Amino acid sequence: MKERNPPGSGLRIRGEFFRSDPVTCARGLIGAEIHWKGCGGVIVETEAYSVRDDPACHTFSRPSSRAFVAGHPPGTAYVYLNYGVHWLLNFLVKGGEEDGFVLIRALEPTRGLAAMRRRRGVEARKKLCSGPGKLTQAFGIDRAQHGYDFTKGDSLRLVLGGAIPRVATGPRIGISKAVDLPWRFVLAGSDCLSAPL
DNA sequence: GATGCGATTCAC
DNA sequence: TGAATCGCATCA
Repeated sequence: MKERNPPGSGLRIRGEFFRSDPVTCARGLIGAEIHWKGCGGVIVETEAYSVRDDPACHTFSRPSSRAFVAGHPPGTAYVYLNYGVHWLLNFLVKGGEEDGFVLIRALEPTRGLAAMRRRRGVEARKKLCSGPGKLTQAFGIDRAQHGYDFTKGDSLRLVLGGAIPRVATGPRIGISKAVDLPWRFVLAGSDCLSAPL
């Protein structure tokens, strides 16, 4: 495989990036890279969750989630346990037109494949990070990262020099409320998605 | 495609 | 104390 985009390359994503609104951030993160614990991956699937008028957002029914929004800067990781089994990674969006979260749903692995395979217990590259619970397991992300400000490090980067990612949009999946909002974003043609769009 | 798994938060 | 929950792996 061709070596590309080592850690530290590309444009660092700063806090201002997360000071707009969840939909803008979710779309804008497609094609960006996450580097963490020696592993790297291109974000190929995200979902937006809005504090305002979005029953599927944690803040809608969870006071602790609203307190988290109030008490942390934009770009902070919001990590929670789903179904008692899987850690899910979100980034806090606040201070702009609309507050909310971006859920990272799938990555295309680029670095640290051996460590990912070790943590995941599977070999196929396409299956290492093709789901929100899979990617946190592959990257070793859990409650220890809840509240960590990812814009303070080199972990989030926009890749320069490549083709502008073609982003497709569809309804969010895995939820029971507000299912009609087209707030799921994917890198068109990626074979590492959690499900077809 | 159906089913078992099982932590955390919040409401009752 | 109980209900609900923003998946995944393992079956068939």
